[in-house]
Amino acid sequence: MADLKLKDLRYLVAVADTRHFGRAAERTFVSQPTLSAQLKKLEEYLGVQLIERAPKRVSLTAAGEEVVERARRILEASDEIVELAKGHSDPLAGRLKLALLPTIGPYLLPHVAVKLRKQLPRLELMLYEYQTDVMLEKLHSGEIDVGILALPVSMDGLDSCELYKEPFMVAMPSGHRLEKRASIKIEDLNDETLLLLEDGHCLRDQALEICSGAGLHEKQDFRATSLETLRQMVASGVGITLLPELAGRGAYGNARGVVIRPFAKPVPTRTIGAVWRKSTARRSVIMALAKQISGSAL
Amino acid sequence: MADLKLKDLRYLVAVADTRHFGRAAERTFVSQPTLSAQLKKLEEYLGVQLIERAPKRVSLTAAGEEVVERARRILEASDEIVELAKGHSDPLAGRLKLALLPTIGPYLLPHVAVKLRKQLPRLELMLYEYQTDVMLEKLHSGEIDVGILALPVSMDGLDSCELYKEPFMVAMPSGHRLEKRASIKIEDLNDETLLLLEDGHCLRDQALEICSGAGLHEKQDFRATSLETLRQMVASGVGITLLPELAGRGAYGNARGVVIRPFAKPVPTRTIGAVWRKSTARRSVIMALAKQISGSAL
DNA sequence: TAAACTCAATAGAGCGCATCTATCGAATTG
DNA sequence: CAATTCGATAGATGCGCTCTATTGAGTTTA
Repeated sequence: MADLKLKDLRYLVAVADTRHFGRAAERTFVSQPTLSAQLKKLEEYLGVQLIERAPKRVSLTAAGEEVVERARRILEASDEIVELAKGHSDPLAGRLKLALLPTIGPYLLPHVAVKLRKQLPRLELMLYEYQTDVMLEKLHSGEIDVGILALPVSMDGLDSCELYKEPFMVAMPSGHRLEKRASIKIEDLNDETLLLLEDGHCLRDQALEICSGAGLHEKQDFRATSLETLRQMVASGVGITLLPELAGRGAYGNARGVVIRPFAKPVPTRTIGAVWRKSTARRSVIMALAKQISGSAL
Repeated sequence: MADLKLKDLRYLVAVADTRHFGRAAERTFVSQPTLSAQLKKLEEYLGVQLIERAPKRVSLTAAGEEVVERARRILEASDEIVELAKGHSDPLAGRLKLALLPTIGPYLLPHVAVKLRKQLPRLELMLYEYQTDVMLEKLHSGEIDVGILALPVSMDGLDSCELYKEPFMVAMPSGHRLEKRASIKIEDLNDETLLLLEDGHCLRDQALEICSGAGLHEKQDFRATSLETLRQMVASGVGITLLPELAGRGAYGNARGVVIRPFAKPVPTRTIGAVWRKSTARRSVIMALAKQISGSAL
C-alpha cells in the first residue's frame, strides 16, 4: 500500500478551503478527477472518511477536520523548507567558519576585511585561531570550513591552494648593531640570541629552519605565547627574532624600541595557503574568498 | 519539475541519523541506489547541497541541518495523521451528536442508556433537544449527526428509519370520571378540556389530529412548555391530555394526582424514527444505534 | 604492493500509479 | 422538461521511482 503523499494533503486542504472539488482541483493545478481519485485513495489509506460528499454540499468529517489541521502544519513546514533552501542557494552567501594561524589572523584580516565585505557582502565569516595541527583536525571533522595556514600541509581528504608568499623579516631592538643595514643576510645573525614562539606554532619551526646553519642560539627557558609578547621581548633588548612580513608592518612594526629589517636575497619566505575538505559544499565561496585574499594580502 | 515528497524527507532524515547511505537505505526499506538518487534529486529541486559526501564520512551541510530539522517536524506530524486516523477508523467509536424531541429525550434515554453503553462502549454521545424543524435544519447543516423524532419527515438529503411505534395514552386527574375505565375510546373524551404543548411541538399537532372529530375543546390561553408542566396542570384538575407511552411510564406516570389509561383499539400511535444525512460518514454507527434503540424502547 | 573490502555513484530495465480527457449520473434550477 | 452543476467513473498514457548489477574511489589487510 502506498503511503502518505504531500500532494494529497494539498488536495485535502484545498477542498477544506474551497468546499468544492472543482475549485480545489483548479487551485492545485490538477484535473478534478485526479483530485477526486487521490482523495479517495487518501481516505482508503487512512481508513477513515475525511470528506462528506453531499450534492451541492461538501464538508469535512470530524476526522477530516483533524487531519486538515495537521496537514496545514505540514504544508507550512514544507514551504518553509523550500524557502529556506532558496536562502541557502546563493553559493556566496551564508556562514563560513574560517580559521587562521595565530601568526596570520591579526595581521591579515585588517588588510582584507574591507574588500571582503564589498566583494562578498552576503558572506558571514566566523573567525577562529588555531595552530596547524588543531586546525587540520577541526577541518577534517567539519568543525570549520576553511583554514589559512602555511603550506604545505598533508592530510587526507583536504585540498589547498596558495594565497601568497610571505617574506620573513628580522626584528631587533633599536640601537642594535645591525640597525644601519638596509637588508640583512642570514650570516649576519651569527652569535645573536634568537627569541621564538612556544612549541606548536609553525612559525617557530619555520624560523628554526631558516636559521639552521647560521650560528644563532635560542634564548634558553623562554618561549613566547604570541607574536606580541615576542615583540615586547625584542624591544626590551633580550634578543632578535624573525617576523612574517604582515606582522612587521603597521602598528606592530612601528612600535617603539623595535627595528624591522628585510632579508637580503635570497629572501626566506613562507607560503600561506587556504585548506578545505575536498568534499565541501562551499567550494565556490571558498574559491571566491581565496581570490580576494590573494589579491589583497601583499 | 517535481515537488517535495515525504519519502525523500524520510531518506534525508535517515541519512542524518545514520550518517551512512547504506544503513539509511536499509532503515527506509529501499535499495541504496534508490536512496542516493532520490536525495540527489531532492538537492537538485531545492537548489542546495544538503549532504557532504566524503569517503568514509557522510555529514550534513548547514542547509541540510536546517532542512532536516523541519523534515523531522513534518514526519512527526504525518505520523500523527496516521495515528489519528487509526483512532477514527473504528466506525463504532467517536463522538456522535444526537438530537431528540423534547417529548422523547427524557423518557427514552433512561431506557436505552445502559444497553447503549454496553453495546457501543466506544461511542460518545453528545445529546441535544430540538423541535422537529430546528432539528432538521441542524441535521442538514451538519451541526448534528442524528435526530430522533416523529416520522414521517421530508427533507432533501436526509434518510430515516423507523425505530418504534409509540401508542398514545390518556392522562387525567385522579378522581376523573373515566378513571375506572381499563381503556378509553376517543369518543369518551367528548366535552373534555384538552391541555396541549405550545406551538412547535409536534406532539401538539399529533394530539390535535387524533382528537379531531371528537368533541373536545382546547383550554384557552394555555400552552405548556414541557410535558412536565403539562402533567402538573393535569394533576391540578384543569383538564386532560394525551401522552406518548414512554412519557406515561415510570416516575412520570406514577406521579400523584394523575391517572394514565390506554386507548381502546384502534390505539392511536405515533411513529418514532431516526434521521440522518444521506451523505453521512457515520452510517454504520447510526445503524447500530438505531438497532439498539428499536430493540429497547418498548 | 597487491588484494580484499567498503561505500556511494552510475547504468539500464521494469512497472506502478498519478494524471489526463471523455463521459456518466445524480441533483438542482429556470 | 431542458439546461446546468458537480462529483464519480472509465480507460489510456507516460513519468519517475524502484530494482539489480556494476563501477570506481578510497581504505584496510595480508
